Amino acid sequence: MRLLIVEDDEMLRDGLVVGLRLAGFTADAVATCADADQALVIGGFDGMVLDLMLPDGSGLGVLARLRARGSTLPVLLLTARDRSRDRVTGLDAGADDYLGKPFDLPELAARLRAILRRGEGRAAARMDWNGLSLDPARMEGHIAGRAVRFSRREFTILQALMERPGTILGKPALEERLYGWQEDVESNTVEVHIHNLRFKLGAAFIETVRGVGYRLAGAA
Amino acid sequence: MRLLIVEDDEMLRDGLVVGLRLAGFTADAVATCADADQALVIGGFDGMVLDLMLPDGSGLGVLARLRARGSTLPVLLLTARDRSRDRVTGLDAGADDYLGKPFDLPELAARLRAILRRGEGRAAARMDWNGLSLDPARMEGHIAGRAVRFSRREFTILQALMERPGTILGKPALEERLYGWQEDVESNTVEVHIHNLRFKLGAAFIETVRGVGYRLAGAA
DNA sequence: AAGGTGCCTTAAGTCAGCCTTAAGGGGACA
DNA sequence: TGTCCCCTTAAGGCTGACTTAAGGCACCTT
Repeated sequence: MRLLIVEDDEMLRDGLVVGLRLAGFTADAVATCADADQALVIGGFDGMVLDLMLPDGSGLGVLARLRARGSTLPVLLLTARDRSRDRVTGLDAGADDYLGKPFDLPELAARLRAILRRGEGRAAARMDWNGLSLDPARMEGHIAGRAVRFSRREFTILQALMERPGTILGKPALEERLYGWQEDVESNTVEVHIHNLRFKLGAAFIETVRGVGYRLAGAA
Repeated sequence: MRLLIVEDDEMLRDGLVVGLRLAGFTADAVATCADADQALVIGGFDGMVLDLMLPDGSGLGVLARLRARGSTLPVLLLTARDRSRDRVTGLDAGADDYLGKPFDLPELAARLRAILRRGEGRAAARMDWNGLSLDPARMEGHIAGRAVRFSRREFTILQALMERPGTILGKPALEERLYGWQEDVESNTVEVHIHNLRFKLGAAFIETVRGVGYRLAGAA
């Protein structure tokens, strides 16, 4: 699995290269949009990790040009923490996933494996649990033969839960996933979204672990 | 999540304790290197916030001694604003992150969550003893092919016992694990939780050492 | 440009379950 | 046999979660 890493911060770039190699990938790195474009034209990559803030422009440009050439190469965006707008824009521009900085290397590796699998067409991106089939690309799911649509926040929470069925995710962890790292939400947003998810999926689908967090029910 | 805060400035220390508790942590505080060393030997912490400038030496010494004992405890350094040299030294000495003073409390909390999560991934190990398999991520266990679920307090006590099978833990030690030290519980809470644990796991699983404490049975 | 629509957040009231407290009985060690 | 501990049980309190509703904001429509 050969990856192209596009990141201008030298320390972070080197860290990514080393870390992803340890995780079993082959990683090449460039620091600018221009170099990225050139590397992509030459090709041979199975996926790309793309920073948005680059010295000679936005990574979105690189992504747009790539897609304009008809490529379906799996792309994971690295976004600054407060720029949630960028994430939406990025997904619209054809990214397969995004991750806020700073991030956890194991999580990055896991997500990369996920989108790479998708690229291979080996396994659908679909996640299944307890009769719910989730389609990340369309941000919707099917349960009991009926299509269910989710809002962005709802979907983010549900996806986080479905990535590790049965494991407990605390409210802080879910908030971290919803917002970047340090936007403080002095409220019960997560509770409300959980409530709305239950309304759509059935009350028993998500289980509460009092004082700890939430998890998908049905784990033996 | 129980934190040790090492900070000599009283006002800042109290602020940290209160703020971090509001952020959902359990926080205990000391003011000197000597007290920090002692607290760390006793253990039971999930992370540490460590000031570098302390009345009886540098926090780096505390960190060095901690790592010398083989601990991988997540540590976040508080450094004076422009002492970037300290930061590098600190990271070399085995710190997981650093933050310059003055800092933003929400940011501190976010970074703590980050390094703590990293620590969890490291220690996501399942624990096994006498047929009980304990899964921290799910806060549940399996014994005799049957799933057993625990409340938060029950799980905390059981986990403490299973970290050192056969070792005797006194009631004060267990209470310390449940609450920080400083909060006082004038009661037999631990006894009640032990009782409930025995109900779930079988009476013989946890053994009473009269006048001393509890331990997992089956140890030589 | 104005209005509408949907989503997200905030806030307040209600509810449920865990945790604590307390009190009485039973077992171990001297 | 007496005295501590510890066990057991049950009741109340309190934290945390659920529910509902209203306001704000962005985006889309007209």
